[in-house]
Amino acid sequence: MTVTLAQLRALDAVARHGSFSAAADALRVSQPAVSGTVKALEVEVGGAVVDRSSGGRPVVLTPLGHALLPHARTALDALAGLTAAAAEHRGAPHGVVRLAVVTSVRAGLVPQLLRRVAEELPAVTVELLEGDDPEMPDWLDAGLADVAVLINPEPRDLGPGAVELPGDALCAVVPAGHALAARSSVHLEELVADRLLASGGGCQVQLRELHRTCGLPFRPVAEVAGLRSLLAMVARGDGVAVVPELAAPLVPSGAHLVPLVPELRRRLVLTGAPSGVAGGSCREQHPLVEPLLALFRP
Amino acid sequence: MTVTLAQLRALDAVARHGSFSAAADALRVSQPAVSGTVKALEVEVGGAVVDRSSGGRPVVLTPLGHALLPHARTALDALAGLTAAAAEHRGAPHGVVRLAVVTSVRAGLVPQLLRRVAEELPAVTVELLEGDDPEMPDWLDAGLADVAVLINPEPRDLGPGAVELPGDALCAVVPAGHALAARSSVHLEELVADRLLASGGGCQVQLRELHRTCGLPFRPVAEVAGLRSLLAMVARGDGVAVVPELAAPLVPSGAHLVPLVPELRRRLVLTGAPSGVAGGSCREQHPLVEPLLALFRP
DNA sequence: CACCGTCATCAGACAATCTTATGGACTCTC
DNA sequence: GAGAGTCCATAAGATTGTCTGATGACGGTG
Repeated sequence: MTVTLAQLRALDAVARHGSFSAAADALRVSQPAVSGTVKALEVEVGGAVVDRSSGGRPVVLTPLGHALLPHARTALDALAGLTAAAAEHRGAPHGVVRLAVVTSVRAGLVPQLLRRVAEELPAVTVELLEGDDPEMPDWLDAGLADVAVLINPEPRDLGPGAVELPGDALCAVVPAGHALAARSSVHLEELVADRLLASGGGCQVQLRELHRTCGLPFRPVAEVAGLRSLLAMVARGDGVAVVPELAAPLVPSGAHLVPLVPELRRRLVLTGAPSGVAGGSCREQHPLVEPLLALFRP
Repeated sequence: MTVTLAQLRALDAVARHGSFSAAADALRVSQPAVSGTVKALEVEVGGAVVDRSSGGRPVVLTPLGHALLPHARTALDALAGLTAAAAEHRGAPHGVVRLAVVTSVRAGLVPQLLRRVAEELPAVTVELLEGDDPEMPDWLDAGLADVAVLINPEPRDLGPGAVELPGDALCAVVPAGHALAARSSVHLEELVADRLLASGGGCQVQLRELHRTCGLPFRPVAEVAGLRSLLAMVARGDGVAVVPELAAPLVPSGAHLVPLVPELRRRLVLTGAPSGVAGGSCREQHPLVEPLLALFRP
């Protein structure tokens, strides 16, 4: 009958994620729904919009799809602008806020956070910054980010009204065929017998600490920078590793996540920049920080 | 849940037409549908968008509504752009074509024409020009319009592939309380006994001709320029008149349309500019004219 | 004072869409 | 080269949402 918003969103999502399944996941609907919606759009415009015969994974848009995409995005942007204008008009918080997180939080927690923000603060746009844990407080201090999710933070790094988020635990990650893959839990001791790959990120210090308390030597065969690379190596059978529970969405098929004992939990705290004098200047807190924190306050 | 295209269209239509009923009519849905849709939008944005307590007829947008309207229009325009791009991509006709018509045709015929064009040629935008019948051929010749609906046209004014549209008949129009108002038909003879107001437009010549063939004197008490003014005068009780059947949508409450005998039909012909040398230059026919004519060819 | 036009509300019916479950096609791995 | 896994398409069922038609309340008008 006519082009619908759902069709526009589907087109955008498929173009953005390169697959129907991923698009469905992003849109929080089932894959057949995306299939049907895209098909409806193609009937509507009288031609194929995505090329399914791409062989390789990333589905690619047809020339027609590429011609249509900018229009679709314009419409969707206008819609977002409308809701933002509405929120602004009724005095609701609005604007852009920069959120700094580490990779694992980005993968396992941020999607839920963003969904919540989109629902409750529709006029707020969150800009994501991904970095390493140690530099988060510096980003806040320097004003490079407005809020951050800190891991096991020092009290002096917390801003006013900081919110404790549900913490996560460290997990073992082993190749799919590994003897430990089917286990419901793995003791650290069983892990050190294998080729242990150490992450270069923030959880290495915790892992080292865990070894010490267990009286085990911390002897990784390699140190890998980047959670994704680490997981890829495990999936390839290069060894085993310990990663945060939140990294679950990043684990490729070929690797399995197994709870680790003794359990070591990480505290996750959502906070703005610490108040007070910073570098000689007393900055104002970003106006969106408090509404954002309030959203996740228990 | 989220803002809908229907809501955007409703907002635009209400803003454009100044009433829920008119908007419903323009959108081809029932009035309660518009009511509900606008209400849904107001729930969505968290505030009223139209001011119902305006007392006077034209419903007015609230400040919130005015803030939202441009976004809504942007989204709708983008959508139109998308369908146009799609049509263009598959080689369908697209672009802008200027259509010249007289007031009555504009009111009684053009809406259907536009609806048909929007359905069949979604990438074609029709620009409307309203004028008097005698000047139509000149507009075509001068290139001020690309197509026109001519009334009882001379053969030399017709372009290639001109299409005969269903003609319309002249009708009497009388005040609501008039003795003839309830009649199923009125003879011209009964009309001349009353205060006859003559339109200044194209149908005056036909009316004069009709009088001659009936052997009746043509003695209007006034000559009114503009179909709308003429109808308003009749509604006010200033007299009776003869207008084309197509003017029906323009008849205000307070006046009634009654078929006239003897019936005098007008031929309506949709045509582009006559081909051949015009003013020394041999113009190309506008590329959209033929697709447009083809749409209405029997 | 009565009438007309406008918008809101209501109950019922229809239509559209989503979800779960399943099949076919392809690629990557062993 | 065979198997496994992934991806997209299809089918049937259920749910949700929206539209229509009728009716009521309000204000303006002759």
